[in-house]
Amino acid sequence: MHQNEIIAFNHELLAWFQQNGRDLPWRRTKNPYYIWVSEVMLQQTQVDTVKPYYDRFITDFATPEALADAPEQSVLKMWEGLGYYSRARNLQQGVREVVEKYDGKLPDDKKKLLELHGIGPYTAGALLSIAFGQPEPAIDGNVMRVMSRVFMIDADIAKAKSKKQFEEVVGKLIAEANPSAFNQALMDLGAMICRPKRPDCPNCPVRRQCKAYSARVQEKYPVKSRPKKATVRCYAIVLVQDQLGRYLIEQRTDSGLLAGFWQFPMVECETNSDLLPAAFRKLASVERLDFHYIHRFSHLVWDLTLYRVDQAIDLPAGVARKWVAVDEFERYPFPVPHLKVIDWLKNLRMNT
DNA sequence: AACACGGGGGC
DNA sequence: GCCCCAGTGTT
Repeated sequence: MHQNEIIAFNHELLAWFQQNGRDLPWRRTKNPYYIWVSEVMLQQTQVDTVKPYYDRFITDFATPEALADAPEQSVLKMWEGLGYYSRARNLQQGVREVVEKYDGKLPDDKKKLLELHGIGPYTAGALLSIAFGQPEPAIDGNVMRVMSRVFMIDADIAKAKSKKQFEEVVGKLIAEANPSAFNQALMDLGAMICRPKRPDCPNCPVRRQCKAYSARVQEKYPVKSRPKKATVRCYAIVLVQDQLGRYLIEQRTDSGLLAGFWQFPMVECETNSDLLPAAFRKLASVERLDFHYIHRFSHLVWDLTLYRVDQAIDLPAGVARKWVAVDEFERYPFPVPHLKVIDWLKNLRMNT
């Protein structure tokens, strides 16, 4: 792209953004900590999903010190349902580092930002441009899609090494005068116009600079290889009550999938089998309940069936467990599939 | 470089 | 159903 085209691209993009850019809660603040929170929540998560979480989060954890001092469980509870919970743990760890090392003030230095836990190339670029006005690219899937079309870049955006190409082109394009608006304009363009399917090219402010549009091949971009298929795991979810009517729940380990979350005990079953789980076979009373739920993670599928048993079955040792009343579930972070179980239980109670 | 890591929404 | 999404940490 020639210099005059670069200037035109910037001009058209920023003019469009001024007219059509979204009014988002985290665009109404200059507080780098709030912008940081929003950027972490927005990783792999869409704007409309994030909004209510963001509002609650900055209300309850209004300062870096407040988040640093909070129990991890309360942070996970706040993040409950948003997914990718390591983001929440990493954010809190990063914030604790900022409180320790930088007196609670986010550094405006790329190297220092990248040293913080939970801040990678994207978030560092977003913070440097949006919070600190520095001309740094912030390359995400959105920006890669836009640039793959504008420049007809054939690199597979699913591959890590492809990002370098996109950094280079954005680095040449980025508006030195207003990098914050530039990066956010690209994000809005990607979300509103340059969508994955059926991009709205006739309304695109930079269609005249877009190679794919000129060649009418915009739907061929971006090039992205398919991820491998998710594996399926079958579980029995165990409902067991004590004499006070409380339910047994357990805490997942502090690493791996849904680390630190609470759940009803889960026993893995044979896949594609109607056989009762082996752990249940010697019990006097086992009732299969009218609750079956398929939960899809990106890399894994849970096939869940709910059972009520009359006594605690043999469960693995070394796991934290508690008897908890239905009214007290809200104190604990649960993964969504187990929130569905809680909903089911509450409906059951209402109808009986 | 590949993999692990959640959940919701669009069509 | 399948694909998408404002990525980072670990190995």
